[in-house]
Amino acid sequence: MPELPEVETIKRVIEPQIKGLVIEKVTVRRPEVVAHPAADAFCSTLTNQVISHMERRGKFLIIVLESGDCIILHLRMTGGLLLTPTDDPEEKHTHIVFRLKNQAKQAILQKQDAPVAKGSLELRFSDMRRFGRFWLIPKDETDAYSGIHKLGVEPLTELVTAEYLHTRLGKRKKTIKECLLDQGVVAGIGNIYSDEILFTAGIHPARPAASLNAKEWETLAAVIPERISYFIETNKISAEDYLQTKGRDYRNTPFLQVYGHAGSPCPKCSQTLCRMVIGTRSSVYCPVCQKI
DNA sequence: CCAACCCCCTGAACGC
DNA sequence: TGCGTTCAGGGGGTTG
Repeated sequence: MPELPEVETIKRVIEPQIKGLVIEKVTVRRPEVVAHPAADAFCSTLTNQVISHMERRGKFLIIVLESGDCIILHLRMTGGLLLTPTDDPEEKHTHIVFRLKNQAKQAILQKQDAPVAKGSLELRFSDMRRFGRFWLIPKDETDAYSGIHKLGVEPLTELVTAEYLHTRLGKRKKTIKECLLDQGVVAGIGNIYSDEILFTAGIHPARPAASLNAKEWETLAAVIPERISYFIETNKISAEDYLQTKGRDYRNTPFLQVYGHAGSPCPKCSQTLCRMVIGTRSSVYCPVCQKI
């Protein structure tokens, strides 16, 4: 399901709620979801560790522990994270459950003689298609497993420049659309946002990357961060709404201009939007605004 | 290096 | 109604 804007949204919803919490217990129902190390080592190493903060790199999420150990996860197509009260019924296809407790808060409440803190929380990973993966990388150990080390530049940094794009892609015979999906060049762009970016840039998705001119590389370098941050903004959701919709419905598809709109009028020129398959991926574009 | 296939898995939508 | 096919926003691998 998620591309960079969705992963960032999940991070922004979950991170403030789990900071400082203690992992009381980890349950892995589908061992294959833990890519490294073995599931039992994954569980035992994480037990009693304190969550420091979260990070995002491309479409990866990283839960950093106070020990320096890192939980890395990739949601792939249908993975989702939900922070819920332990008593809430579980989502279907829940494969990993982290039971969390707020040690500090409970200690303070006890000192103040306040009512006992309510039941513990769980961070649950559900994934219908089971493509999502977890890695646990101990502090000081090199992560040669998850693939994060192969990622290209982050789209929201000044590293996305016309010069960078031209250097990395200027000689590729592949289509520009396939190049945008290459996580080793710019990290985090998936099928939806590559279509949206190319529409905004006015570049046909099937153009060979090598055919783009200097002005078009400039346009792309500007449009990539602009579109990505725009969609992060439109995906904004409160923690309450996120939980209520089970972490599923936060994506603001109404803001998409071309993806999913083949056959509808182009928002710029009203010409009918076309669909074509590029590198096995469905692609939507405007035949007038995006000339081949 | 590349293209062209294969795999992973479930469920929704569609055609007959 | 049922059954088969195709497709879905993510990756990785092998072969020639």
